[in-house]
Amino acid sequence: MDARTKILETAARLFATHGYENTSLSQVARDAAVSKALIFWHFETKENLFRAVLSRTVEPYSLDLDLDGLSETEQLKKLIDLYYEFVTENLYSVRFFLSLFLRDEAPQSDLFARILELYELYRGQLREIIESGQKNGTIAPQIDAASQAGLILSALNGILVQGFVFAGSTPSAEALLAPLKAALVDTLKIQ
Amino acid sequence: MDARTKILETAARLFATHGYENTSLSQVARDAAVSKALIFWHFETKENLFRAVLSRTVEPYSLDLDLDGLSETEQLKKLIDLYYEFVTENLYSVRFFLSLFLRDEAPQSDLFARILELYELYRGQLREIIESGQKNGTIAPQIDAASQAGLILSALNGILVQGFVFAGSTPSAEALLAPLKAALVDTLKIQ
DNA sequence: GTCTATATACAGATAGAC
DNA sequence: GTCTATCTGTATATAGAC
Repeated sequence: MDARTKILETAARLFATHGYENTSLSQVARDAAVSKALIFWHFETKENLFRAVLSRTVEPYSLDLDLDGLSETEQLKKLIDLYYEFVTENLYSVRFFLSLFLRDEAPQSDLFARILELYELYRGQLREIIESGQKNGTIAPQIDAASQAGLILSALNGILVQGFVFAGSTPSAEALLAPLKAALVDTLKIQ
Repeated sequence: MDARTKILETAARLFATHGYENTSLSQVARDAAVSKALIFWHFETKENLFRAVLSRTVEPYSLDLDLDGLSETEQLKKLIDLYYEFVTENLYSVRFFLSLFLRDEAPQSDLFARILELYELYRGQLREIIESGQKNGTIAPQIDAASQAGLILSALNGILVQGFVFAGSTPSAEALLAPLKAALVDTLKIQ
């Protein structure tokens, strides 16, 4: 692996673990086994390095769906599973981004706009599926699709955050997925 | 106000806004209009100051319930409202504590143990109410009380976190409370 | 209790050899 | 591209006057 990549990977790990301000370039240099000067040669400033790291981190973020042949409630459940998988597969970075948002350290940039956009896209999908089910009579019409989509997503986020914070003590995140589907998806069905 | 208190309040605000590492004692001294040396005279180290700040912050955290004369589902809804009120009233510190947990910056201390304890206490309450309702036949017996309590709490946390991150864009936190109660409490009732 | 002045360490960043 | 040596600022912390 070339030095530039080594720096990026090391910085990604340290930023995600300790945050931006709490990670020194001396530490990145030490862990990556290069000189500090080399970091500046490649990235010019610490902030540029940070942006490069974020860029690489977000790059694989995507949402591609294959919901063919499923009923609306099955589609919703599939989306819930996909979201859960996505977060667990990107645990460190999701956790990191969340902490950036919480501390208002998220720079206003295309990257963060893209993350929010992806999130909105996901919520929009949930909503459309519910509305589609209401049109063809498989989902109760009195439900407010936007609220229900927001609620499902909030519950999912809450489960994941709870997993971040209380690793072990509370019911595990995975164990709450089934009750989530039962309470927030199955109850939508028209019997 | 005496200088010590002034330092504590200033530090509390800065720590909560910028985090521990990102807040310098020079800045605390400047904002509190005292010398840096005075901070050290009162608190000896930066970390001690931090602990003192956390201590003062958590001190008013408590949970006192008055659920007399309410049905089980009404009790659950009341608890949801109380939790929501508690978090919104302590928005900055809750947000701060969450970011500490996310970054593994939470020192293992009585304070953090107390926060987790309070949280467990709340979840235990939800669970007991559900079990009580199952015993007297007002809540469906096939529900797993522990899971349902965890799910309600997760959904609540998710709603609040969503409020932290997306102030404005998504459905407001408050708007999701009613759907939450409808989906996770009212559906428990035996018709 | 509160201050000014200072010690010491380490941060981000640059200069210049190779 | 990569290094060593160094600059400059600022961090935590201390010494000692008042």
